[in-house]
Amino acid sequence: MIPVANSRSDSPMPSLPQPRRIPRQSRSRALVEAILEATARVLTERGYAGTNTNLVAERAGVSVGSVYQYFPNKDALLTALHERHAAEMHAAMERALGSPSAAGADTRDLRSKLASLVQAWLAAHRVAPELHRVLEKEFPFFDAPADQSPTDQGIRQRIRALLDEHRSEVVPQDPELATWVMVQTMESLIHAAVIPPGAPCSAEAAGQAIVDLLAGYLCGQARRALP
Amino acid sequence: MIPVANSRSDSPMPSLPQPRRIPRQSRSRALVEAILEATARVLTERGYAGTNTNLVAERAGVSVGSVYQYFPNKDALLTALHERHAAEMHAAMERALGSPSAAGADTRDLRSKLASLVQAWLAAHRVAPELHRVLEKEFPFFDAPADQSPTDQGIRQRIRALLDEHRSEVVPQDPELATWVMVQTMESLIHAAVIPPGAPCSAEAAGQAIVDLLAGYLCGQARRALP
DNA sequence: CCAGATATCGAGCAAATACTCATGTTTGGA
DNA sequence: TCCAAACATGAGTATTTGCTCGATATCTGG
Repeated sequence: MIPVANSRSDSPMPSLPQPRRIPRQSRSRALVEAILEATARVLTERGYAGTNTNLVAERAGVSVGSVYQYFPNKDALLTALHERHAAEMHAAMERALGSPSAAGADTRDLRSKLASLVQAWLAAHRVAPELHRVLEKEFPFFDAPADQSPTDQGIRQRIRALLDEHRSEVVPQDPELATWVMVQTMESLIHAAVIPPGAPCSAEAAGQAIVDLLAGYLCGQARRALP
Repeated sequence: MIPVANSRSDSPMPSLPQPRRIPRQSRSRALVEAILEATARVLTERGYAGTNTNLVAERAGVSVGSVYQYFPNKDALLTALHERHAAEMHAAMERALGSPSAAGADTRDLRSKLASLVQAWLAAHRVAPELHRVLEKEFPFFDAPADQSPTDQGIRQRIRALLDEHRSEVVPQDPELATWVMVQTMESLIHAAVIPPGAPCSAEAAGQAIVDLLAGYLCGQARRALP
C-alpha cells in the first residue's frame, strides 16, 4: 500500500478527490456507472472494511486498472457515492418544498412542509438502509468531512430559507442555530429510524415523532390535535 | 492478517470480545491501563485507520505480545474504550438525576432535570472531542453494534424511568417511542455540538437549544420565558 | 480508412499490519 | 528460599490489499 491516500497523518494539505480522468465516451460513462453500482453492492454486503478495490472491479466486471482510471483511490469511490446520496436528498427536498420564493408560493404552514420533507427523506432512505449505514457510520471521511460538500451546504441553505419564510411563526431567535438544530436532528433521527435496529415503531410513526420534535422546537406548540 | 477478527462476512455467530486473560496482579492492571490510554492517544492523533496495534504497544511502552495477552484483537481495544465512555456517561447521568425513586425524591420539574443531564453530558464530551469523533463516527462496530451494551441499555432504561416519573407532564403517548426519540436526539446533537466543526455558537447556547428541543417535544411548551 | 486519442486490461509489486510463539522475567505464597 | 503460576517480550510470519504500468483494444474526426 502506498501511503499517498492515507493523508490523515501525512499530507497537511490533502488533494481533492477529483477524478483522475473524465469519462468522455459513453462506453466509459457506463463503466463508471458499473463501478459505482458494484461499490454500493459490495459495501452493502461486506461493510467498509470488507470492501476492497479488487473485489469491486471484479463485481463490476471490469479490471482494477479501469477503476483507477477514474477514481484516484478507494475512498474516492465512497465519496462519490456519498455525494450522489446527498444529491438525491437535495432533489427530494426540492420536490417536497419547491424552490424558495418561486412562482406560485407554497402557502402551507411550516408544520406541513416539515412533514412533507421528513416523509420524502424517510422514503428515500428506506430504499437501501444498509448502504446508508455504512456510508454514515463506517466511512472515515478522512479528507472530505461529511456535510461540507456543496450539495450539503445547499441543503442547509434551503432549510435556512424555509425558516426565514416562516420567521413569524418561528420562536428561536438565532436563525443560524435553529438551522443547525434542524439539520442535525433530521439527519440523525432519520438515519436512526431507518438503519437497524431502527425505531421501535413503524416508519410512519417515527416520521410523525420527528415532525413533532421539530415543530415543537420551532413553533413551541404541542403536537397537532387529532382531527 | 488473520480473518478471525473480520467476522462481518465470515462467522455468522461472532464471539464476544472477552479478554483473553484477566489481569490479576497490579502490574498487569497497570499495563492494561497504559494500553487503553495509549489507544486513546493514538486514536485521537491518527484516527481509526491510522491506528495499529504495533503502534499502540509502542506508545504504551509495552510489547505487542502484551496487548494480545489481554485483548483478543484490535477492535477489542476500541470496544473497551467505547464501553468505558458509556460507563462515564452513565455515571454522569446518575450524578445529574440521582437514582430513580431513591430516598429524598428529586422534586424539580422535567425541564430542569433535562437541563442538568444535557449540561453534564456536554461537559463530559468536551474533554476529548476528537476521541469521541473517532469512537462514534469511524469505528465500524463490526461485532458489537453500538448502543447495545448493558451500559447503553442502562442509560435507556434510566431515561425511560425519567419520563415515567413525569408522565403527567409528558404529551407523547408511546413511552417506548418517546424514549427512543430522547436518547437519539441527545446523543446525536451532543456529539454534533462538540466535535468539529461543532455548533455555530457557544456550548452553553447549544445546550440550551438541545433542552428547548427536548422539552418542546415532551411537554409541548414553548422555551422557558426569560426571568 | 488511418492516426491519434481514448479506453481497457490484469499480472504483480511494495508496503502495511494483525497476530503468534518460544523464550525470558517477576511475583507471591508455602 | 524456592517454585509454579502469572506476566512480559519482540522478532518474525502469513496474509491482505491499494495501486502501477506496459501492453492491447476500440473509437472517431478528417
